[in-house]
Amino acid sequence: MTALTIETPWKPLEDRQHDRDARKHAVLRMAAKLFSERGFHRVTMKELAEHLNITKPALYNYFDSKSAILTECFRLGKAVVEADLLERESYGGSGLEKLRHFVRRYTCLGTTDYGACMFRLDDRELPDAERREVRGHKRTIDAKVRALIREGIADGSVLPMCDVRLTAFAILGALNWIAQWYRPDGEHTPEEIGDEFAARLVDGIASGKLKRPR
Amino acid sequence: MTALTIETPWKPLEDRQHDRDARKHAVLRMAAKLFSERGFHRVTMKELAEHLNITKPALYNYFDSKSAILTECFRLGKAVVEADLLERESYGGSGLEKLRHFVRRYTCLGTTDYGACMFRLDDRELPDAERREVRGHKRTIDAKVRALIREGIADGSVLPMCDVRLTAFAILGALNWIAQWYRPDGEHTPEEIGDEFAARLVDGIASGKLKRPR
Amino acid sequence: MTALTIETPWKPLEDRQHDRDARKHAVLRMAAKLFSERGFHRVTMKELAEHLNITKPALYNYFDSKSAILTECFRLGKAVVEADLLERESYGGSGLEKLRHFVRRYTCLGTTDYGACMFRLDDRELPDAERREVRGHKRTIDAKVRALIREGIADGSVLPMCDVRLTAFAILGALNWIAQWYRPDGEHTPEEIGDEFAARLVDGIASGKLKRPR
Amino acid sequence: MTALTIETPWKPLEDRQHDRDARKHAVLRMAAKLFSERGFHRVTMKELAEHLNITKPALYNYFDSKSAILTECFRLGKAVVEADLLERESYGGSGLEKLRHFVRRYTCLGTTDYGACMFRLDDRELPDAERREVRGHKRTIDAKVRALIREGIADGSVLPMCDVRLTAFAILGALNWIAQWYRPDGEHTPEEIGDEFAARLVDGIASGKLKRPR
DNA sequence: TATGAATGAGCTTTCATTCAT
DNA sequence: AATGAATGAAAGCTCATTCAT
Repeated sequence: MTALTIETPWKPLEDRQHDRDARKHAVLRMAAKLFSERGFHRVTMKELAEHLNITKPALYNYFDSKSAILTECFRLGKAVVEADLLERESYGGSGLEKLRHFVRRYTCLGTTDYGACMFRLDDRELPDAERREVRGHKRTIDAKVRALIREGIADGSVLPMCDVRLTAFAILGALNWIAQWYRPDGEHTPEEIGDEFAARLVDGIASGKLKRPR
Repeated sequence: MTALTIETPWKPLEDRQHDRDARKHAVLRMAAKLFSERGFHRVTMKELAEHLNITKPALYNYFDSKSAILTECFRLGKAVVEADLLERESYGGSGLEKLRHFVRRYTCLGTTDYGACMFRLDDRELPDAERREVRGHKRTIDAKVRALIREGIADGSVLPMCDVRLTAFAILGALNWIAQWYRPDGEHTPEEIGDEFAARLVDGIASGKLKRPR
Repeated sequence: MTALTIETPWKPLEDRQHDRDARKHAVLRMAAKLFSERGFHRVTMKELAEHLNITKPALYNYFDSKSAILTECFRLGKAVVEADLLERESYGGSGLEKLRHFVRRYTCLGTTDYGACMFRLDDRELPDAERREVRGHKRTIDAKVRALIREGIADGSVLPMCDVRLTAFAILGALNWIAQWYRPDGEHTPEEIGDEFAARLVDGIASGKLKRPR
Repeated sequence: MTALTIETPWKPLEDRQHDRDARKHAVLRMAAKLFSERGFHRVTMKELAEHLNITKPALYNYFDSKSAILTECFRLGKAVVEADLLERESYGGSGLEKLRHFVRRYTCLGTTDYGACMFRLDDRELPDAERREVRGHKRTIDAKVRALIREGIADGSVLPMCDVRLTAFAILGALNWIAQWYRPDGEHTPEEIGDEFAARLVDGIASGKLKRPR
């Protein structure tokens, strides 16, 4: 800092972009937390703003509407799921093993803010366009789980007599419910919950023909 | 009904009472349906009234407030659960069998209007007093399921290594989720769903030491 | 009551008229009490009806509207005042003595249900026609008090320098206020209050030229 | 203000605060006027807003509720009374003189918007917490007047035979009534009224042992 | 970019009154 | 004469969103 340097109030463009993104994510993190704790429609924009130490209209610099925030939260959760599914795909393994992996990972997701927000999100809160997006994703997840079960039946790792659709619902119901009761200060870590849920929900449909891990 | 009977314009008192009750229940049935389809806070009193072909304030002849309607719906669902739990208690059987019965019955409940309303009800919608009532009931159900699991472990019908609390959450999550996806015109009857869910959620924790039915 | 007498369900016409009047008065008494205790607009027709062990619409057999009940209460209070004023007129006495009498009697009126209702009545509650009636009466009272003061000044019983209008307001203000604080179980009887008020409000303007009673 | 001064578009912070306060007081002034003219419960938020050329919800930027507005009006009137009482306390003088002063000042208060609003305010309009505050203040005034009378009796300036409680009621009744009849365009100034009321209400209980002013 | 202020649309609830019986 | 039911009109209040600055 010499006499020659003059401080300019305008930061370089990329810095500003970075700041903006950082603030956007701060909003999203807080929103995800509040939405999943108190329910989307019970969280007012004022409340959200106050938790962030800004004012209500400032939020509209970053997002077009309240539901846009929710949709964005949802997209972040969704990205994690998709990355996971994709990653596992490349690993190989039987249908049963993939299913077990899915349950473990999905469980952990339900214990994060974005995950909980996604799981607890009632898509009826959203305007048409955004609702379609969310529904589409939910159907994808559904389809994925069913596909894994079918794969397991096909490769003999899963009991053939179980109803694919209902089994998928049972698994997803148990998983989605996690966000309702999980507390970070509870007696189990997310990983422990994942293991137990994998055991409860997946091992019960194992054919037993393939060796079980652990 | 002969020529001698004279029609009186005054309905007997019990008929009037009956009418009133009938109307009250019509309100409750419609409310349960709408609440579970569209979510409590998105259903306005105007909308509910219009579905019943009456005007908004007419609803207040039968109920004190919107949340009182929700609470009453909840109580009707709750009454069914409690009757069931009580009844089964008297039958005897191993913990596992009782649990299986519970899953089957609870599944059917989730496919009724009142049941769906109860399962999907977010108690944060309710004022304090009513919220306490609802929470109390939910805890009772939780406790009941855990008790059945423990009973099964004690009598040897349930695998001893499963975590009671997490297992109960898995079962209740799958059950509560039913109201989210069940459609009366779907491909399974409530009973079929009940059987499949009992198999998926309960048989997986059977010790195998006791004979399984079916 | 012999075998020959047959009870008819229709009472003689005058009896029915009497019954009707009795019921009307029961309504008025209760209304006056409630209106002055809790304020006209805070008393609902339902509440009034319940205090009388009848139903809301039954009230409309006796009165056209809520404000008609209030107006009628007012008329009953007014009748007492007018009878009093008239009666005293015929007795004679100085202006001061008449004024003293007025204060004593008006005080007692403020401790009755109809009186309190009249004193506390806010004529802005009433529809136009009825409001005019009430205002007219209030102006009459005002005028009467002023006339008595003037009479007293004329006959030398009242100090000549006091402002007629303001003195009348002071007296009526103190009197009307009674209904706000008087409780039947309080430490003074209406008569004691009347005497004290007569002393405080009237004796202060006595010229002293005429003998004071007591 | 020279050629060099450049107008800044940003008002200093204190100006903004000032604006807000000014608007708040505009609301209060208008509310006090309307409330005392037409009665609290007959003035709707819509009406108040329209008189101020804003919309209904805009009022909620400044006040939490309708009753909060009334309470605030009351507090402003109350502040004047308390300042007065305190001030006079320090002047000294006999009980009678203090009482005379109180009557004069309180009379003037009744002729202002806030004062009239305070005097005419029926505390039964208010929710519990606020009602308690208002009642507390009213009791304070009562107690003050009684204390002054007692002081006067003690120092010999007031006739000993007058009933303290009833005398206080008479004085306060006359004073509170002022707001019901006073019109700014009437024939007396507030000061004239104050003098007359002091004469009518206070001089009548003077013992005459101490020299009277005027 | 951020804010104070404002708004439109909508909510639940209340209540005097009417009507069919 | 009396009732249960219904209703129109309006109230207070909330909140996402916009706008001028």
